[in-house]
Amino acid sequence: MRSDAKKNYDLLLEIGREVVAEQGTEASLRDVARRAGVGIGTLYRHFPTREALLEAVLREGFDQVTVRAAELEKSGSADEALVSWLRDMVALTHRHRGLIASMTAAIADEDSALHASCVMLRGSGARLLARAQEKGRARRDIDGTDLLALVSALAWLNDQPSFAARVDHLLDVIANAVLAVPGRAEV
Amino acid sequence: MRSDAKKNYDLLLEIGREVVAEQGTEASLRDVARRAGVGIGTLYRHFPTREALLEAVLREGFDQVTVRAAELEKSGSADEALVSWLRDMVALTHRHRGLIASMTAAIADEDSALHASCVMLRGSGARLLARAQEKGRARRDIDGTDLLALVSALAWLNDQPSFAARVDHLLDVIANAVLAVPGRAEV
DNA sequence: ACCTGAACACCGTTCAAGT
DNA sequence: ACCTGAACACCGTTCAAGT
Repeated sequence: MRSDAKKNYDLLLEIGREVVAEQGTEASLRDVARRAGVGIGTLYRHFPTREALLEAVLREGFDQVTVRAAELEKSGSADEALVSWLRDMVALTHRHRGLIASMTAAIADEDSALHASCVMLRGSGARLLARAQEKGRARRDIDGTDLLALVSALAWLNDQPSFAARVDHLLDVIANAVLAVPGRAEV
Repeated sequence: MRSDAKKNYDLLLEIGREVVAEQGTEASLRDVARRAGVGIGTLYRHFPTREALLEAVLREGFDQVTVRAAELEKSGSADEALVSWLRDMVALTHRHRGLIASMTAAIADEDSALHASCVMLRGSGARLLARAQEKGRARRDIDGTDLLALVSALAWLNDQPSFAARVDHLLDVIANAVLAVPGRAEV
């Protein structure tokens, strides 16, 4: 990459971070280019799709959760680890309005620049769930996709001003549902 | 209302129904006017906001669920009634893509033409929940807003192609969580 | 009283022309 | 190799001018 191009790439990423933080994942791409003082075509050259820009903006956050999840897999308590992952996912998606909708769309679209990251995250959750199930700490009739659906639903609620305040409580309710197995006491 | 105006109103409502069914609640209003063969200003005259059009389109559906809920309040089993209401709400919102997002926004916006309907629906659910709680059939640490949040989350999952197939199952999981009270057997 | 559609201020996306 | 921005095809919304 030519050094002037590299400069534009870095600038667009920085401004992209800013604008997505303000306006969410449906932010105006024109606005990103405008604020970066760059032609709209330059933005499209470096980030051919909205998802490509989002992927670059969210790269670090995805990686952090993935690393955390790998640690959680080795932790002592399989059920606590699972609940921690739920909280991590809700916190991650809460950083940007609309992110959970973008991620949910990306799971169904193999061509999306966000697809691989979302599949990874689903895998992390699935492993934590499987471990909890093996240890008899989680109900066995749900799988990794169900778990992702539940955490996505909570993340979506977190995006809605009328429900955001309830999410902590509802996460407990849902965590209890996932962890409820016959013979286990109510938390 | 003049008879020519009445004609336009009815036509716009009919076409509105059609277009919202096809494109969801974020449908192009221009497209509605175009298909109705009417100036865009005429649409805005009869339906000053998108929500006003949606309210007219959804009026019947809202009323049906409200009537059903009133019947459910008198039914024998408080917990089964509550689960039936959850299913009714998910079915109602599933009829139009984006509807749950519109309704969730309307709950927070007193000026929305959808506000009153959404508050009514929340009230129906809250009464069914309260009854189940009084009979010791539902956990006591959630209220009507929590219940609406949970059913809205399920409705949102139903709007996502990657999760829609799981919603029946996840409704069971969540219903179990709501109905789970100490001393109650797993279903 | 009601209808019309141009006008305004935005989008996303592409691509010919420039450096 | 890269950048630019006009061009195209859309929006939502308002409002002066017409019937």
